[in-house]
Amino acid sequence: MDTGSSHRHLSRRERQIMDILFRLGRAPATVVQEELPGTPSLSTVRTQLRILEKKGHVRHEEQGLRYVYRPVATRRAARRSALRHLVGTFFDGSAEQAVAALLGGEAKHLTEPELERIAQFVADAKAAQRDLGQPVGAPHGKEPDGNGPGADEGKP
Amino acid sequence: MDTGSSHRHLSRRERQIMDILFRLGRAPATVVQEELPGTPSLSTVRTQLRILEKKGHVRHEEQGLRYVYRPVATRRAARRSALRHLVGTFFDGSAEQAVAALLGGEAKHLTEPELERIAQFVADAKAAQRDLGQPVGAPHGKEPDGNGPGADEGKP
DNA sequence: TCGGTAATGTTATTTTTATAACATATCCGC
DNA sequence: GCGGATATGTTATAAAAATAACATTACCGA
Repeated sequence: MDTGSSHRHLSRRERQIMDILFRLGRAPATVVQEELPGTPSLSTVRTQLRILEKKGHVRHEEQGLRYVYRPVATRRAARRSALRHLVGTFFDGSAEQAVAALLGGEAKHLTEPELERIAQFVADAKAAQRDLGQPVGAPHGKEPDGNGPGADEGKP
Repeated sequence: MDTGSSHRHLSRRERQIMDILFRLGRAPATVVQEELPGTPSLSTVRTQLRILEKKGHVRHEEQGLRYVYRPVATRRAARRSALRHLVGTFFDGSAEQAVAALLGGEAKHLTEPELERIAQFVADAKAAQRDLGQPVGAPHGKEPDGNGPGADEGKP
């Protein structure tokens, strides 16, 4: 049941930091500091980032003088794991229930065009369901993929 | 941005325990112990439960001799908070993207009848969108609600 | 009722986490 | 090149969390 590398094993602060990095894609210590609740000192944040790096959860790249940190795991993988855990914990393992909750506005209300696109997703999923194994290609415009808002996977 | 009582402030073990309780609805310390990774002693688990209770996150009811613990927050509220956080962290705040990921099988593959019902949800949501403010009543059969798998809210 | 069993309550200890001071190095403008 | 600003590296300390031993209480059956 455990994906192995999940957030569940991280400490409180570590998770908070990882969440920030997954949200932003990548960030220097100063930004992480700003985003963290409780106003920890920069020194503190840097220490934690270094520990996270030693543990293999983040890595840094030197951008000019400063370090910019990013998660090691892809956003997609982390998302997948988080989604599974959430569905398992709060929706009895039922993705359907989770979708229903989202559509019901439990996270944020959906606009009409969004609903329109989702209807298309459903149609696609049905199609994929029918001819099992036959990939659907890319029938809809916007794959919810990528590795973060501004987070390029490779090097720029 | 912070709902206030979220899991984000809990320690690692505390979160693990809360997750178990949200998943199961309610459980005695022995069960929580079994579900926890790392085989902590029963004494340890009970101590943590008592701390969680003191902090107001869980409460217990005496069932005959033993204590059965359950979360104080409703499953719905916790779910909502978790969903928001997840969407914010991994989907750029877009519920649409989250739905797409679920439909795409990132959590678990959906069956055809499930997809059928979801299509209905979408239709309902669209309807609700059109006449804003006008509640849709309960057009579809299965509200993803309740307070847990076997967790009755009141007494059995 | 006496003793064993199965709870819970209390308290202590170890380990981990969170925090930050202090030292060192690098760039940049003057 | 010098001084300040801005980084990073190292190491220490305080606080919190995780763990569990030990004590106590309540039930239950022989």
